[in-house]
Amino acid sequence: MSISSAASDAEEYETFFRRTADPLRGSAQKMTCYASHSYSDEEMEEESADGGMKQGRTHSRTHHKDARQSQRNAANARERARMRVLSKAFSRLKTSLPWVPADTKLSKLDTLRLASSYISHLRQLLQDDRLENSFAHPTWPFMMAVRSEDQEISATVRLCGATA
DNA sequence: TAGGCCATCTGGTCCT
DNA sequence: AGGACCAGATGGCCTA
Repeated sequence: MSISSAASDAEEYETFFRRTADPLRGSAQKMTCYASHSYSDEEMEEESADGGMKQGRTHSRTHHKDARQSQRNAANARERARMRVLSKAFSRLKTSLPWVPADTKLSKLDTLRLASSYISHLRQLLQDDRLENSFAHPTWPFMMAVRSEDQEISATVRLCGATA
């Protein structure tokens, strides 16, 4: 997971949201009963209690109701998009874990835990490496830029070998 | 069938 | 005011 991939997540979110400007179009397979009653019981009661109200006021009320409903739907669509980005980020994080086969079923919590321990492991490797080489290294994140790709790969291979 | 996980909805809070 | 973020609630799916 890199800065650039994080940026692409944000982009993805932008494009997705533009695509789903129509709040109901974005809803995936999990549309539940919620959408049909987004008003509280009190509001419903209030709505039915004043049946003798003049037509104009009733009309403006229903208009207000519609406005709120569509605002809610839009918010729901944004939330879905946001969570989708989050899920994609999780699966990307999962694929960046070297000892996890692509088809492994891993929960978000597991992914987080494994990533955390992987980071600890890499940190340990870097620390050992620094002890071996007496010359000065710039500190992180600059250190990552100057490390050769070979070194990173060999570290990954060592890690895979150790844990597989 | 219970429990874990996930996607979604929703209302509240914070930020721009 | 509107959007982003968050946490709680809920229902569906899957597996032991």
